[in-house]
Amino acid sequence: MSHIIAPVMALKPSISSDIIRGHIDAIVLALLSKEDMYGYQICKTIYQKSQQLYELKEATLYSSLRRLEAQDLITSYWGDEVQGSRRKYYRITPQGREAYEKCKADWEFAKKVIDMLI
Amino acid sequence: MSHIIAPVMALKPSISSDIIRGHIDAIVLALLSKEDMYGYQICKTIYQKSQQLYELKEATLYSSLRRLEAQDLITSYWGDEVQGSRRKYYRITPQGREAYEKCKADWEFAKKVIDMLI
DNA sequence: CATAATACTGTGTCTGTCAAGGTATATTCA
DNA sequence: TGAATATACCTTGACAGACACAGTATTATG
Repeated sequence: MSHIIAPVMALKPSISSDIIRGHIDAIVLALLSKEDMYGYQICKTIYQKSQQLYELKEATLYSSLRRLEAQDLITSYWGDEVQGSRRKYYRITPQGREAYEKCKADWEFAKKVIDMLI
Repeated sequence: MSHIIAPVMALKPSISSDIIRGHIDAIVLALLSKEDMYGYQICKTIYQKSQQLYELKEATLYSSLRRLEAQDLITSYWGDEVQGSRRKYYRITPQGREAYEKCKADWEFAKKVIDMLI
């Protein structure tokens, strides 16, 4: 993870760990607010929904899920797969929905302020 | 520094360390691209320009300045104050200007992607 | 003359991201 | 058949940025 500002050579914009930081939980809550999902599925869905522009790393997702569950913003349960790998599903809680609304408001706010300054 | 999602009670949006992270250098470069400035002035200017919505902490600013100088994106020189506290001025370099353009592009890119996902 | 504002700096802590590694099952295809 | 790939989960440890806290020195204010 390099925090050094990329050299000018690299013209293609990118999403650094530092820029995405603080948005992972909101992104996960956003998906779970639509339907229950399992971890691997969350990663793949984010990749698709971002039009292949952003790939959430598995380690990052699982640490986010652990954090959200500890805060009671999501709960989890094992799926009943008869074949294939077992799947652990996550469901958003009512508090999770409220936190998600707060995250969205914070994002709109941050966008406004950063746009003022950049 | 709490990374816990704020309780719903706190309705007022806020800019967390994690959301601002990765934008500090860009904000500093933005100011210096207009004119040379000294540290304390940078802090105060950001506070004003953000309409009192964001206050850059001094420790954060100085670590950013050290980082930017180490990357040759800015240079510094002592002002010639005959009275008052000494002031250390910072000036953006040509590489700094290019890096700033990259930062802006990255920000526009990140905004787009996060909006897709949140 | 105490307090606040200006102006700079250093040290140490905290936290989220993620690289790297691991396990196990299912599918593909040469 | 068996090697490779995709699916699906998990852990550990390192790293770097933000910033709380502490400290120094000067000037203005009431």
